[in-house]
Amino acid sequence: MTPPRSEVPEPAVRRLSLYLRQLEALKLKQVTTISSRRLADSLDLTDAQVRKDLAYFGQFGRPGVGYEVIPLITRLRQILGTDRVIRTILIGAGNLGSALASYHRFATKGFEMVGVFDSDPARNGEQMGHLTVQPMAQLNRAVRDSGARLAIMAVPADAAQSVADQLVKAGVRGILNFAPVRVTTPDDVTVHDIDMSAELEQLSFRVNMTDVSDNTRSKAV
Amino acid sequence: MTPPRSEVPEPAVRRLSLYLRQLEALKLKQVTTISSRRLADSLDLTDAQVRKDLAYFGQFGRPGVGYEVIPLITRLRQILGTDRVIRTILIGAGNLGSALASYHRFATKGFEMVGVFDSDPARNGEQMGHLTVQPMAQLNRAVRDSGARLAIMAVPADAAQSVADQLVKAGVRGILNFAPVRVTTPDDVTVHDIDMSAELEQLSFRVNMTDVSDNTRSKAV
DNA sequence: GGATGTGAATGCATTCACAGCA
DNA sequence: TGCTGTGAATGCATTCACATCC
Repeated sequence: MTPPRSEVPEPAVRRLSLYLRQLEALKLKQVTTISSRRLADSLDLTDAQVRKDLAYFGQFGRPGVGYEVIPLITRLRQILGTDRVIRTILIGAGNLGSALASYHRFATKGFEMVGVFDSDPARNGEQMGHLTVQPMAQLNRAVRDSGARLAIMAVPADAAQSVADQLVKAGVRGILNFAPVRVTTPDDVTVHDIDMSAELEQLSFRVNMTDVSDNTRSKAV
Repeated sequence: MTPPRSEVPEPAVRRLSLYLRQLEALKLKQVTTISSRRLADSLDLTDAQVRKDLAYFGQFGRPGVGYEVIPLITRLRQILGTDRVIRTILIGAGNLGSALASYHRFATKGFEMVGVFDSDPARNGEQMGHLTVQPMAQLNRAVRDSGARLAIMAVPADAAQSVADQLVKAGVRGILNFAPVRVTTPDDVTVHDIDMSAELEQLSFRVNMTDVSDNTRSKAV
């Protein structure tokens, strides 16, 4: 199932998550049906874009009516693969790691945290949510036993590649990487990077831009 | 200064942060000069892309030689606006918020955290790093006094719009939003979203895709 | 010889605009 | 009439390829 008709643009897939988020909000508000126009407006997109994105995956709108909220949610979850529980492990029990371990939203989105690991022996045994921090040596067995397919890496930059290698060896299929380095993996292991500092830099750039075009800022070196 | 010649593609600006990160690593390794080719290879990009991205902002390479690491770092920081300290406040002192408050890398990138705020009175007064959690009522004055131009929002989805409104009123120019909702702001206030669950969903999608094309997975509904 | 900077060509993603259906 | 689904047109970003310079 979930046969993307031809090739799906990557930005379209990214927007699927947005649609799903919005639809879940609509469901809570008891809205049963939504048009591409109104869905688009609420997300600052165009109606054509919404329709095209969804159409990559099939036809689930009704002309003259729109999209039914609940069936569309179901379908989007199927497409994203979150209609089943996705077991996920976390590497790195530092500040960020422990925040992520208790980020409840992951669970509501279909991700179940099944293990936390840290190379620092001082942290082994520590309790994090309902989980106990384990040493890296346990990684292989834990991944196999739990069937975890995704991992979140919240480790220092200089540890990231080595951790990624271990994750690959353990059989993980996707890595959400918070470390500010690119890691190399085989083609069948997907990595997504979240670089929080880089995001702040982008903001800084934009803020400067608007300042400059406003002529608000004098021309310093 | 920093006059982007004509219009700069947004993806190019995003890559600037990557280049800067890589160049800083090269500087530590005492590398003085780098070609677009080698910089590109280390980031999985093409040499032409690196050259074009940089060329949007001027000509700082030397034909036959490449780019000088240190001057290019300086220039990129100017472009991104992080050559000066950027004062930043944090809203939300929950799990994620406190992890961000102690995320040391922000400081090394030029961002100085100058205040932490939370609407929950129970958290006011709590110590977070070198800062004390303040009530939202202090926001206006704190932003004005500190000159903070950026804010990081680590608040629940249902609080996000209201917090954003307060930030705008206080004079913040850019918001890094971790809450899983779109917030509306005036045109001169930039918002960047980080939706961690959405990133996991993307991973999930990709992992399913590779599984499917491998015919590893049977066709369940 | 080795590398940059950049117009021209290509390749994608978005938007348009409309046929067709409820 | 209202709205979807989708080819065709447009608009951007990436890549090519080469003149230019160290």
